[in-house]
Order: sequence, then structure tokens, then C-alpha cells
Amino acid sequence: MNAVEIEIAISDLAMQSFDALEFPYEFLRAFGNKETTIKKLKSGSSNKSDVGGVLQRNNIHILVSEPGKVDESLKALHDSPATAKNKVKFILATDGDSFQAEAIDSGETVACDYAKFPDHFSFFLQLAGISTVKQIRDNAFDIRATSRLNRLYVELLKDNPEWGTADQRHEMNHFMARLIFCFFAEDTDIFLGTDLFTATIEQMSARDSSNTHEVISEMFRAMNTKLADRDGSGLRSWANNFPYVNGGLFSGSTDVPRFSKIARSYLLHIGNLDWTQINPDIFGSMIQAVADDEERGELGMHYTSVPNILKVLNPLFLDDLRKKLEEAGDNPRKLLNLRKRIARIRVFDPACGSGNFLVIAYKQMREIEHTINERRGEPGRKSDIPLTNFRGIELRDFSAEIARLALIIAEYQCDVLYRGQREALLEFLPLNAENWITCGNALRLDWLSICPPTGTGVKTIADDLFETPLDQAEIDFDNEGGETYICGNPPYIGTREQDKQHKLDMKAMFDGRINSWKAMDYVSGWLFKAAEYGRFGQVATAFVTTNSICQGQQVPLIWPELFRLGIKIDFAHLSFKWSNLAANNAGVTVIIIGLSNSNNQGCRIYSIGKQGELEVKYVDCINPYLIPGRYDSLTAVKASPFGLSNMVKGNYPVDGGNLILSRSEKDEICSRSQCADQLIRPFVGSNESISGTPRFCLWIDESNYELAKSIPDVRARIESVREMRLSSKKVATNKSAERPYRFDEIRQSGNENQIIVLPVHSSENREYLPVSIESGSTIIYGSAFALFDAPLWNMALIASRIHLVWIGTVCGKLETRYRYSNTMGWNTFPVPKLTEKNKEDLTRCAEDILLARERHFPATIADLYKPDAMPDDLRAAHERNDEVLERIYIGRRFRNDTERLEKLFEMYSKMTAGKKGA
DNA sequence: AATCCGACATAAC
DNA sequence: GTTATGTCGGATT
Repeated sequence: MNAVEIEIAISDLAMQSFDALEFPYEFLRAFGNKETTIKKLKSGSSNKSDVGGVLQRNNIHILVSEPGKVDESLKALHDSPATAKNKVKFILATDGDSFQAEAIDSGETVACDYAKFPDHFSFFLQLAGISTVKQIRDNAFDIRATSRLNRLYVELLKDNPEWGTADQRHEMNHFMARLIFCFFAEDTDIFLGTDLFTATIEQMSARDSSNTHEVISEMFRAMNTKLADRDGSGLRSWANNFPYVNGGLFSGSTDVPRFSKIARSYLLHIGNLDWTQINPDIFGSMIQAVADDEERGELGMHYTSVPNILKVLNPLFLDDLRKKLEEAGDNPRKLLNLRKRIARIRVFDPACGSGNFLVIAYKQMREIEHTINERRGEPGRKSDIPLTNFRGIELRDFSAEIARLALIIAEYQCDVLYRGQREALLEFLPLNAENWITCGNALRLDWLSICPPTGTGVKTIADDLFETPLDQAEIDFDNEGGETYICGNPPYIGTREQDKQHKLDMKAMFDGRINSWKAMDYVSGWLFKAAEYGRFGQVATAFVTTNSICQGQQVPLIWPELFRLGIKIDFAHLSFKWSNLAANNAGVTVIIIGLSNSNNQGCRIYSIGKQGELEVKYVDCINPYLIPGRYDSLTAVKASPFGLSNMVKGNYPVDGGNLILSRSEKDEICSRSQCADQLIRPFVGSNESISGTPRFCLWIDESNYELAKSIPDVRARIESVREMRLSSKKVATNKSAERPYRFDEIRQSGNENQIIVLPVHSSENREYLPVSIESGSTIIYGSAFALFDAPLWNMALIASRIHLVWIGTVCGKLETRYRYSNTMGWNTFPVPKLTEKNKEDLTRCAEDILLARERHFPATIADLYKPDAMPDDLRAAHERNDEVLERIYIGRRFRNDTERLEKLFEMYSKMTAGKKGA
């Protein structure tokens, strides 16, 4: 269960009449406990309570008390030996009237009326195993509001199906945005009178809900009518209490969907929440799921955490503003200039979703401006930062509506915080009519027209600006457009995940410009749009993107062309897992890249340290692999120009598992027909080579096909392969159904003597790549690369530290795991010309590694290469191998990986330069 | 004909 | 239910 589902379950529980016997179990159910767990507790078999309550080990101890004795019950729970013994996290006592609970570790307590306990649901979230407790607890309101709005949304669509059609979706979304605004406004005195909106609905609409839509519509009409125009507008007197709001929010149709009784009660229920607690940054990203059919299942889970957003905004420009603030000290003139600079900064998120990057940026800038105003002795001064400087593009209609609303709310909240409620109210209404969030496809829109950099003759605003006479500086500022910062988290869609429309977007951008654009991630469109935009002003960009655009295949496609546009990588945040509110948080691995056309010196590489702290490395420049240095991006090649043996991918069965046998399957077949033995070979892919589990395969060709057909078990399997291949969508696979007894793609003769095997994917935690040797009779699976009958010194290279570093840098990755590639990693691997002596030495090294492994038989590669548990003799053999190999490169060991990469890229560049010359 | 990828997939602990 | 670590098929070149 996710946080939203829990909130719903708890709210439901609190609304039911209190059942003293069932309450503990219902409570546990609400937190997602399974029926079997509840059953065990009920039967007493797992209930450890010693005070007559319900105790779930490691979780909670609940006691339903006599009426009026909740204090005593909580104390009994607290003092209970069972509570301590069973490592209980929470104790809870209630009599159905009042409710008390305590978190044992923190000592935090909750005491409230029973009916109100859902307000504290986040207090207990640990019970559901939700790890990001802090984030949720801080945003409990947003989750509750989201879940309630979602229920209303679904209910309304049920009663008004036509509002869910493509034609009217926009109206529906707009309606929801209006509602949210009204809830916020009635709780923040923007509407005069307590709960004016909700109360008016409650009073003016019939209990049977029949005219709810008319009442709401009339209020909307009021909010779209200027006070001056109200005479003669025929507004009902109760609607006349509402102010003129508009700003686009209440213009257009004031149609309202019809409300069922349930929908009406949901609506009133939502109105009773305390909307002053809304976090526009968090709320927006949650609520966008309300209107999104696809996302509804994972409601509230697409939360972009504030720390992650700051990972983008801080290095992009906020750090610099704060530095300038610090440098300005109390100097009024410097502070004034900084304020003027801030007022001209535009923040542009071309994939803004519900606007959380914009909202956070706005709030941070307001905070800095506030400090300036305080230091200048102007506290409470009206802000110079126009909301119109925060622009966005968003594809989804509802998100675009919410983004705009979120910014409006953020502005109001900042005004309250820095200027006081009175001032904030005075200037809030009517809303500004300009729309700064464009709903559309960012890759098809002209960014310059959506966020025009005013004044193109922009000079760099240098530090010494602050030293020039005041009036001079002011003139300069007036003539300049100021800075634009592009930021956001645009969608990543891998080449195979893109649908037709995505491909068309990509084609429109890249066809005729980048040859293999089809292999690029969809997100690269944003990078190019930003790079082009950056030519028209003082612009810097930072996006969260999938890490794959800085790895392997995509690097030579994307980056040379970006560099040609004058782009440079100012900063980068290395791979980290994107996290959201989901309980099991698989997510995706991302990087952050900061780009600009400027010549700013000093680049920064951020990463997350071992303790989870932010680490920064200052370097001269950053290359597309996100390592320091000006290295080329390299392209795949078919064969090694350095004289390495040919490395090929293993064989692909494309058999639906029918040609593959476990040991027991093999034994079974062989026991039924002995001659099947001749058709079966050991089968080794990456998993088998690393973990040592044996597998086998049917290896049949024309010469023994007749034999194969005569064995019923084998015959049946061949028939299954035929069917499986015929049912494939791929034409080539259909064709290979003609020979179903063979692997689909065969890369080895089956008559080899010795095979060097190397898994395609392997853990990044090992110190060396898990290369191994298999006997010639083995069939290699496509999940591994193979060198057939190659000299053993090849293995010495693969097993070296320097090779691992190269692979980790230039190849693709699976999340953060190594993903080996023959064309990008092996064939490009620069090796000095090896003498016969070198090859002999390296062969010896490889043999020593194999011997060391042999001594630990039957330990597998997985056992032997555990990060902290490598046997000493094996480690020593690898050390010797590295020593011998690195001496061949530079006559000594390398000092570190940076030095290794420098040498390798230098050799690679020389090699490619030589080729071009020839 | 062969490669490289996955807002991943899933077995193992 | 975290944690660890690699499937599998096919679009693309």
C-alpha cells in the first residue's frame, strides 16, 4: 500500500462507528497487513500482548481501554514488559472517544479526539514499511488532499462521463484547478469570511445535491465579474460576497459537472481540510496524478523531492546568488544591485509538470531577496521578483493548470511570510491575467517565443560591475536582458520505448543532422533545444536526465553535435537513484548536467559520498563521460586496431527456453534415452560463469537432426521452438522456425578448444571484471562475450584494473552496473604494441590468476570476487598482473584511475588521429 | 548479420 | 520487502 491508500483506509476507519473488539485489527489492516497476519493475531498465536491488547512484534502494541481510561491504558502499554521485549515501535490506546499514541524511539506523542486521528496518519507510516518517512511526514497534508481530490475526481467522472472525454478533459481539469484555488482562498482570508466557499455550498445547495453545480457555477461567475460590472449582472446576493479573481482562472465557461450526494459530501470533506498547510512544490507533483489515468494507480508517487530539485538549482545559479549575497555583506549599493539582478532572472522549465522546479526556484529567490531587504533596512518591502519571470512548458493540461496555481499560491505564501498577511492580501486579487505556463509539446514549440530573452545584446554581468558607479551600473542593467536559467526534469524515453509520436518529434529535430538519431533518448531533444536557445542570450541550463546519455552508444551521437553548438558542460552530478514516495522504490538512475555557452572557468563534478553527503570536485573541464578532461567521445569499431583477438557475443537460442536444460532436465532426458547425451552440451552465459550453476543446451545440426527427431523428449522441445518462432512478430525469427532444432544466431562452430568468457552485465562492486575460461565443448549464451581459441594474454588484459576502468568509462551501463561491449570497449581499448616477451609475461599472469582460483575450488567467481573477501593469493595474482601490464604502458604502476584514463584517452586520440591522416 | 538498450526485471536473501 | 545483480527480444544499423 502506498501512503495515499493508507490515508484513505484510515479516514474510512475513523468515520465508521467505533468497534472496540475490531479496532486493533482494522487499524492494522489500514496499514496494509495481510489477512493471514490479522488471523494469527486474532487467534492469539502471534499476539504477544501482556495487557489484554494486540501486540504485533516489531511494530505496534494496541489497547482498547475502558471509556475515559485512555491515559491509564497508554501508561500500561508503556510499562508493559512485552512492549520492550518485542521491540514495539508504537503504542496506541483509545476508547473510541479519545486517542493517544506514542512512538517509542522518539518519544513523540499524539493525543486527540478519536475522530481526528487520521490527521496524524503520517505519524504511523513506519508501520507500512515506507522508508522515506520524513518526506511524507513533512507533507502529510498534501497526501491527504491528493487522496481526497482523487476520490472526488473519480466520483465526478462516474456521474458525468462526458466530462472525461478528450473534448472536455480540459474543462474538467480547469474545474479542479478552480476548486483547489477556492479551498486555498477560503482558508487564507483571500475570501472574506470563514470557509466562505465550502459554507456557501453547504448552505445554498440542496442536501440531495441536485443543484450543487448551479451554486458552484454562480460563485465562479462572481469571481469572473469585476466589482464595477456587478450591478445588473444578476448575481445572487450570496455569490456577491466573492471577490473578482479571474486572471484566466475563472474566465471562459463556468459550467460545472453535476454532483451526486457522495460527490457533494466529498467536496465538503475536502473543504474541511486546512489548506493553509499546502506545499505548492510538493502538492503539485502529487496532484498531477489525479487527472492522469496512467498515473492514478501509483497516485502520489511521482514526487520530486526538494533536495533533488536543489541538486539542479543550487549549482545552476542559487549558489552563485548566495555567494554574491555573502560578498555584498551590508553594503547597500551592492545589495541593491544584487536585488536588481535577481529581479531580472528568468527561470524556464520546458518540462515543468506541475511546476515544482519553478516554485522552488521562486521561493529560494524570494528568501534571498528578503535577506537583502532586511540588510538594507527595508523589511516587508514589496517583492521585485515578477512571477512572470518563471515560465514553463507542459504537455499535460491538468499539470499546466496546477503549475500556474502552484506559483500563485507560492507567491501569496511568500508575501505572507516576508511581508505579512495584510500586505499579501492587499495585492493578491485580481490575479494577473498573463499565462506563463504554456501547454504544449516542448520539442515542437519555439522556446524563444515562450520565454523571450529580452534584449539580445547581453553583456556578461561581471563581478566588477558592483565596483562601477551606481548610475552606470543601473544603466547597464536597464539595457540588458538579464539571465535566463533553463532547468527541469524532462521525460526520458529510451530508443525502444519511444512510440510513434515520440519518434516523429525526434525526427523533426534530428533528421538530416545526426545520422543515428533513432538511437538517442527522447530527453536529448531538450538538451538540443536548450543549446539552441542559449545562443540568444545569457543562458545556462541544468536538467535531470537518464545517465545513459553520457554512456556508450549515445555519447558519440549527442555530444559532438552539442559541442558544435558551442555548448560546454559547466557541472555534472554523477549517477544517483531517483527516489520518490513509492514504498518499493525501483526508479531509475539519473545524472544532472549543467550546460552553457559561456567560457566560465571552473567546472564542478558533484557526487554522493559514502555517508550520503554531497561531494564536489573542481576541475578544468568535463567531458561527455562526465570525467575531468577534454577527451573525445569514441565510436564503436568492428575490430581492434591494437592487435587484440576477435571478441564475439555468444549464441542466441530464441527458443522460448526449449533448447535450454537444467541439470535435472538433462538427467531426465538422458535416463529415458541414453543417446540424447550426444546432443547435449554445457551451456554458459553470464550467470553460469559468475555463479557457477550448471546449465545445458540441445546443440543440434543437420548431421544429427535425424537422431534428435527419434528422441521424443527432444522432438517435443523442437516442436515447441518452431511454434514459438512462428508466433513471433519478427520476420527473421519466423524464418528461423524452418530450422527449429538450431539456435537462431550461431557464433561458434562447437569444435573449439578453449573459450575465454566474459559476462555482458556484471556488478560494479567487484574489483575486477569476472572473466573466466571454459572448455571447448561449451556453448556460450548471448548474455556473455567470448574469445574462441584466443591466446591467454587476452585474458590478462580483461582481468586488469586498467581495463575495468576503461570499460566503466566508455561503455554503456545498466543502471550503475558494467555493461561490456566488444565494439565500444574491447576494440577501442588502447594497448601498447606487445612484444613476444610481453605476451609471455601476461600469459603467465593469466595462468597465475586461474591457478589461484583453482586453489579455492569449488568457490565460484561470485564467491572469490566479493568486494571485501577476495582471497589474498588471488588478489596477489591480480596485483602482479596489473604490475606487469602497467609497466608495459608506462614503465611503472599508475598512481590512480585518473592517470590510467588520461593515458588511455591519449593513446586513443593518437590512434584515431593517425587514421585520419592516413 | 550483429549490437545495445531497458523512468527495468526478478531471483535471492 | 529490501537487496543484489543480470533476462530477453527486437529495433536499428
